[in-house]
Amino acid sequence: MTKPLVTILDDEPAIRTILADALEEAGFRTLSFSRAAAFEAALKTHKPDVCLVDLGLPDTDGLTLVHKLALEQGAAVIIISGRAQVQDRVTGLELGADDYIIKPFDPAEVVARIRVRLRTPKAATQTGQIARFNGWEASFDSYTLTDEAGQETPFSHAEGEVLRLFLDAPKRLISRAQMQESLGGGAGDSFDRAMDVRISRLRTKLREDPKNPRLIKTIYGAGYIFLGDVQWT
Amino acid sequence: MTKPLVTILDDEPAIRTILADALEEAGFRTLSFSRAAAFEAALKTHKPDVCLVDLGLPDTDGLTLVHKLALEQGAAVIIISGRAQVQDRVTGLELGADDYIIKPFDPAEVVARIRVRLRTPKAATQTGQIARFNGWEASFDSYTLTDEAGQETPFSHAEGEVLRLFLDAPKRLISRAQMQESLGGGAGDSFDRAMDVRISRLRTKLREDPKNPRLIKTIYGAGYIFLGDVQWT
DNA sequence: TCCGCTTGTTACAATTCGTAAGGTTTGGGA
DNA sequence: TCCCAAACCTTACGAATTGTAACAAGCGGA
Repeated sequence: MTKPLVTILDDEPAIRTILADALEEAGFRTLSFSRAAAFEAALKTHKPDVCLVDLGLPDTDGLTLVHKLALEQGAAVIIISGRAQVQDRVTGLELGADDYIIKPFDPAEVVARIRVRLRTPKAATQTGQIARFNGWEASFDSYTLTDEAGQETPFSHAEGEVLRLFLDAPKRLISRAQMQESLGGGAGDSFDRAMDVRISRLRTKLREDPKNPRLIKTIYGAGYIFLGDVQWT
Repeated sequence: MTKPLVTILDDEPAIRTILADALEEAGFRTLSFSRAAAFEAALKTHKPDVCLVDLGLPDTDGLTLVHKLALEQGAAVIIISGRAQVQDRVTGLELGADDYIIKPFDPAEVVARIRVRLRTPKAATQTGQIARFNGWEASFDSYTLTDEAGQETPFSHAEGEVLRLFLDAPKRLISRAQMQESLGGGAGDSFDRAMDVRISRLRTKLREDPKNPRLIKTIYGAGYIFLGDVQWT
């Protein structure tokens, strides 16, 4: 279904939580950061559709960051700031921001303004979403996996949901509970089995050795870890 | 390079003056109106780049006007309103406005926000009547598809509706619901089949391999994705 | 009126994906 | 070490979704 990806950059944990909850509720995928350094590192591997940026971060000048983002990324940039002076807003917008929201904000308005940005072609859900990892190439446009030899294997919507979850959080433990939530399945033992099957099918397409999986590793009693070196382009 | 044209629609003369002065100072051409009727009449002869619209006009429902403007797609629409409720803003943005500025406003910010809109021009898709994609050429003048060898295949109105929908949103998921809405079909299981058939016929004309479609891809449970690299001329 | 084209409808084939059932692995305890 | 229960994997099956061929209704032109 290709949900749009929105990044949140703010040093206040409470604000990150509020935004992330509201955005996921509204049907977006989110990635949260408290520091510009971590955010910029993540941009090397992810390609967001919209970036929410707080000015006044401790480890960088927000405006410089905004300017850089606007120039380099295809993403729309929305500033969320406590600085309410008109002059701040004008320079923020001039430096390349697509919108400027003042704290305190209402999450519903943030969602609405993000949707507006996604409507216009600039950030309209980035096409050509391709992730590369360990010789594989996964295209979420054509729903195909391509191996090093160029051989294509289509993957289904359900498999894609799982794959995307992994590709968005490589080398991190993903608990079954998290997975259930992201995949929108009702809780219960029966959906547990359904997830197993999804993962099993995905493993088959990735040609994993059942005895010795290299990419999707099971952590008994805890969840899964995806071990690929992921790069989104 | 001519100056961008901005229209101002507000029933308070003082506001019109302030805005017009600030905008012309900033290098825009402006047209001011106090009534929606006059504004809509002017649209027949002028093609503004940005429209500033006040809600709460005496002779029309502002939101309806905004919606109509947004659909006709030429210009960016910015609402300027005294109604400060979050809900007002959200519905305004949802109905198609590109920005929402609350009175009282600072003219400098209005100018900045207009400039942002001009930076990312809206797609002017409706002018092009010929689309090229992956060796094909689709003409909506003559309702024909032409392949690389120059061989023509006519397509019908119903097929054209589907094709246009795809060509306007390439590489994006189009849900069945969206499609039904755009194609004006009543909901219901029977129309669902009708849509399948339309798409099936279009696929035949595009010589898609049923086992492995390259252009119109089905996402089970979600909708369709058109994978061509589209260029309108 | 007849003919051909378009388009919706019906019926059935094909695909996807959750569910059930049985097998395998894991890790702790005897 | 062996045993066992819980956790996890895989296969097969069936309900839901989607594809397509065949038919019928509607329309316009000769």
